[in-house]
This record gives sequence, structure tokens and C-alpha cells, in this order.
Amino acid sequence: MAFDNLTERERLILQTLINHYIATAEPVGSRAVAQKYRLGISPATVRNTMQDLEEMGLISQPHTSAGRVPTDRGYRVYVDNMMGLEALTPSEADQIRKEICADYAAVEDILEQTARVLATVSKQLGLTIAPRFDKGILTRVNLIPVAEKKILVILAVKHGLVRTVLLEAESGINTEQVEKTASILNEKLCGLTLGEIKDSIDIRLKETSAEDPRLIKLFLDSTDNLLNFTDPDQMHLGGTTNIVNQPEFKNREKLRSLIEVLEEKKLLTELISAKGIKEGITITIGKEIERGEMQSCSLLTSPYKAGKVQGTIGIIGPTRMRYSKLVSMVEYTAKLLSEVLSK
Amino acid sequence: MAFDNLTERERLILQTLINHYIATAEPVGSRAVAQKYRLGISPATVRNTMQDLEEMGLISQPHTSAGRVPTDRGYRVYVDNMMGLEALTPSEADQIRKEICADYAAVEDILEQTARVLATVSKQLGLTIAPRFDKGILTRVNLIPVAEKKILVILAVKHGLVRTVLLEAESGINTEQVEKTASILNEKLCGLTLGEIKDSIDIRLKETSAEDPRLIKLFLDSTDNLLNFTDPDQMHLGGTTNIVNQPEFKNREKLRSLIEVLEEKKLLTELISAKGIKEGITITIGKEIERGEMQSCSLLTSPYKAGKVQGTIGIIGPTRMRYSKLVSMVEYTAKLLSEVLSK
DNA sequence: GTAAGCACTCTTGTGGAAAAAGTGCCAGAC
DNA sequence: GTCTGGCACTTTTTCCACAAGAGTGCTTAC
Repeated sequence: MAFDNLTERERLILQTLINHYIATAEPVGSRAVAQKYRLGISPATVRNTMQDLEEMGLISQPHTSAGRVPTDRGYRVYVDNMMGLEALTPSEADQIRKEICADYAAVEDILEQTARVLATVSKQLGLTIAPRFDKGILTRVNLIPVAEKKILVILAVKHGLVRTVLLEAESGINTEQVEKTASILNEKLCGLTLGEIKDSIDIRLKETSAEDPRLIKLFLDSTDNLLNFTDPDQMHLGGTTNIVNQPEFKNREKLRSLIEVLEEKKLLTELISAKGIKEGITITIGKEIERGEMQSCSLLTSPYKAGKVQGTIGIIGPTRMRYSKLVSMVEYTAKLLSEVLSK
Repeated sequence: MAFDNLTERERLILQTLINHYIATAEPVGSRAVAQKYRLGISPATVRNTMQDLEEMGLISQPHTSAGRVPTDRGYRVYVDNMMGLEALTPSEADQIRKEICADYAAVEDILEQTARVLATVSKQLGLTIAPRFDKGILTRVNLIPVAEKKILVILAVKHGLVRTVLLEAESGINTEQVEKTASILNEKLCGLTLGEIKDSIDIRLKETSAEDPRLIKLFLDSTDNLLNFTDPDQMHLGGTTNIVNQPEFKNREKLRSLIEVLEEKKLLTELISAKGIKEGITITIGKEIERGEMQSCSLLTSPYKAGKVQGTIGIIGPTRMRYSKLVSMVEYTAKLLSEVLSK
């Protein structure tokens, strides 16, 4: 699907059309393109070219006698080949920096704040996903009995990240045993990444089960829970309201189903994390998203670092979004966030 | 504002009108009321009575020659004086029970599940707020150094509830000092409720500050954070989509501003917790809610117990909601939840 | 290859008439 | 007196027809 064989004119027209459509949300006619495109080309000529572009599947008409609208493929070509980055205005950059660099105690809070500011500045939906612990190195396990049958498990990961999970034991807990179990766990598991632990915990703990079978068994049974990397409260969303007024969601049912997806944070996290974490910005457009309910949306994501582990931030909005600006914005935010979290 | 002086006929007509309006979301005409109201009364008579009800401010007309619609006051009178409770169908009760009584480890998960099932069964927005820790008795404090400058504070509250907060120290931490501090905190604070602690922590810790001033100070400085009872992730919402299709939110701007409020979980928690926790169901109708954006909504809330501490669950929906049914639903759910959490 | 002209298509807007829904009030019945 | 049928009146909703607008595609000429 190489579209580098477009003529210069086709490129220019596609580009102009998309820019115009992004700004107005209305189908763009040949006249409008001709006017924007200085070098005195007539609407008729533009029409001819637009027919070609339509045949290539890059633009389409809602109905005869309407202007053209970019297709998902059109956006893809635009994004890949002809989109320039647009720098943030100083005030936008300021706003982002101010919010992210405020001093918070908890990573959680920073992430929530980040989702919010991304949303505000982009006027789209902002999202952040907490660092993926699977690449994080376990530095210490603590087991704390907090009630008759409840044990709080604390997994401390390098660089100050912490995960706490409450486990319920089947019977009363002996303090001594808990301590013994904890030191076994520390001995066997520290220094490994959580991902490694998840994959190999059965083997690693098998031989030790003599000590206190019950506690070890509890720990093994809860592996999924303890090392579940798509915990719903690992994700923060901000600015849901921004999409309510977008013309693409005038259709009630579309809006409803999108909001439904947003509520399923767990699924959403999986969806976004699924593609693995690449360097730099990932742009997913319309049907490229594997979720029917989101196919009129695009997804802009970037990894960020917190020490050695990585998380994801991004923007969700209608396919008609200002990619050139928003890419810069996500990039900038990710960079800043990495700095703050790796300080 | 006593409306017990309504005549029997006025009562019946108001009741019928509200029931009909709840079912149809359309203004109700005299003819419709007359037909539903068996005892062979004519539309003309109904009209006369409706005029009276309108003068009392219980119903109103969107415009001349439309039917009548209940006002907030109308709903209030209905709810207070003439609404019968409607039992849940066996299948509804089953559904709720099944979801809540599934065995989960964490309170968090149960609450999230509860919000969701409330939403599903009521077809409104379901909400749950975690137990208010301020009435919970502190059983133990643990301080765990998890990194160079980070300490995890664990507050264990009677009946197995736990709150963890990550604090950031200004300088490196000495393990011994941490242990000492922890034992001081335990000695001074255990047995008190978190509310008491919040109010009196300065005094209680003043005399001890000799031991390790820095750690104690850190603890004092973070009181707000540690004992903040309106933490946004203490609240769970489910079923946002259910309101998108409600006819009362056909107006775009209304929908937008409601969703905006829902995103501000912290404010929402405060709003709901503000009235203090009474026994039984609290019904707040339309303008009775102190938030402009929610004035076309009603709020149905009930406390539940987790041991000695109490939380809140509820339903948010348009004022035109099926109070008689939903009250039963919230009551039933709260009862069940209390049982599960106090087991 | 480019542009101008023109017929054609489809959507959008407008105005007015008719239908529908419901009221308010009066005059008469029980 | 209280209730009801009847009727005039008001307002919204619906429908239709027709014009205006936007934009295309094609043909033809340069």
C-alpha cells in the first residue's frame, strides 16, 4: 500500500483538503480547495484530481453533490507522508509544564493530572496508563497481616513504584509464618522483573513449599491478581466532556457506545497496551483500532519512562483531529513526564 | 410545606400523572389520566383538579395546550406521601445477589461490581462510595521504606479495611528511625478513630517530636493526604451510558455538563457525603441537589456498613425515575452489601 | 493537461396549511 | 354543588411543495 506514487498535485490537494476538513468538519468542495491552494488552479482541475484520489480510496463523498471527506486511508497517507509537525504555542507548553511539574507525592496523582491537562489543552480525551510493572525489577516484598485473615502484600519495584494488594487467607495467620514466608519470597524473587516472576513463579516456589504450604499456596493462587498489569485503576481518563460536543458524535448511538468503551478501562488498557510499546508516537486511525465502537476515533499514544519501566500516555479523539499539533503535544508531554518521574 | 391537605382525588390524580409521566416521558393530558383512573371520571373533571395542582406548584405545563409534567415539588410530595414501594422481581434480586456475593478478595472490587450491577439493573447510573474511614478504628500503622526517600504508610482499620499512601521524605531514611517512629505512632494513635486522629494529631504528637523530628513532621504534614476521606478513587461509577439516551438529556449542553460533574469524583463524593449519613434511603430531587449541573437529576442514596464503618451507595438518574422500584433496589443492595462486607 | 460551461443530483431551508393534542371555560345535568 | 359534555382557542407537530444552494461530472474548447 505504498502511496508515495502520488503526484505533487495530488499530494497538495489531499493535504489542503484534510487541513480544511479538520478545521470545519464539513465536506470540502473543489472550490474551497482551489481557493486555499494559491497557485491559481481552477475548481474544475481540482475536481479531476479529487476523482483520482477517490478512486484510490483516500477520500470519499457522503453523497453525490457533497464535497469530499478524507477516509481512514486518506488520513493514514497524510499522517505518514505529508504531515508537518506543528510546534506547541508557548502558552500551551507552559500550561502542560506547570501542571506536570507541580510537586506531588504520588505517581498516581501526577498521572491523573497529566490526563487532565492533556485533555484540556488538546480539547480531546486525554489518557494515561501507569507504568507497566512487568518490566519493573522487584526490590522487596512485604507481607503485613492487617486482620484475622487478611494479608496486605506490598511489592516494591525499583525507582519507588509500589503495588499493594490485599489477600484473603482461608484461615487464621501466624505472624511467625508470615515473616518466614516473606523472607522466602524475598530471597527467591527479588531482583527479577515482575514479568519474569509471573512466568516462572510456579517453578521458583515449588521446592520451598515445605515451609508454610498454605501461605505459599495463597500467594501462588493470587498470582493473576498480584501481577495483573491491566488493573482498571492503572488508567486515568480526562476530558470525557470534550467529545460530547464533537460533531462526529451527533449520532446518539455512536456516543453511547464510545462512552461504554471508555468505562471499560480494563479492556481499554489491554487494547492500548496490546500493540506492545514502541519508541515514539503511535498513531492508530479509525478502523485500525480493533474495537468497533471506536472506529470513528483515532488514538495517539506515546510511551514514557519512569526509571526503567514504561507507561503510556495518549489522546483519543475523532479521526478528524489535528494530528500535526497533537503529535507534538503528546511527544512533549511524554518527554516531560519521563523527566519528572525519573528524577 | 405540608401537603397532606390534598383531597383524595388530588392525590390520586397526582399519583397517576406521575406514574404515567415516568413511563412515557411525555407531558400527560387529562384524557390519559382519566382513562387510567378507572372510577369513571371525565377528562373535564381531571382538568379542574389539575389546575388546582398547578396552582400548588406540584405540576406544570411546558406550554399552553401541552399536558402536565410533575415539578420537583410534585415529585417530593409523591415520594413522601403517596408512593408505594415496588418489590424487585425475583430475577432482578437474583442478578444483584449473584454479582455482589461472588467471592472477591478486595473490597474495592466488590464496590466496583456493585456500582455496575446497580447501573445495569436500574438502567440508571450506579454509584458506590467506599466506607468512610473517619469512623473506623485504627488498629495498626505500618511504615515501610520502599526506596531511598519513599515510605509507604499503611493504616489498618478494624474489620480488615486498609488504606495505603506513599509519602516522599526530603532526605534519606534510616531504617531504625522508621521503626521507632512507627512504634510511637502505634502507641499514640491505635484504638482511635481516624476522624479523632485527624482532629487531634497535632496535639497528640507534639510532645514526642524529640525522637525523630523529621519523620514525625513528614507525617504531620501529610495528614490531609493520609486522612483525606474524599479520595477520588474511593468512588465508583457504573453505567454512564445509561443516561446518554435518556430523553431529558437530548439537550447536548445538559449532557455535557452532567458528564463533567461525574468526572469530578472528588467533588461528587463531597456533595453526596456532605449531608451526613442518615439511616435508610435518602432521596434528593432536582433542585434540592446543590449542584447546578445536576438539577435535572435525582439522587437515591443509602448507607451500608462494613463492620463499624459506613459507606454510601446510590443511583443517579433524571428526576423522572421510577422511585418506587429504585428505592427497593437500593435498599436491597445496601442490605446485601452490608452482609457481605461485615461477614 | 487545464479550464469554462452546463445539466444534473442531492440536501437544506422556507412557508403555509392541516392535523393533533390539550386546555379553559361555560352551560347544563344529576 | 359537583360533575360533565361541548366548544372555541392555542400551540406544537407534521407534512408537503418548492426554491435555493452546493457541488459534482461530463463535454467541449483552448
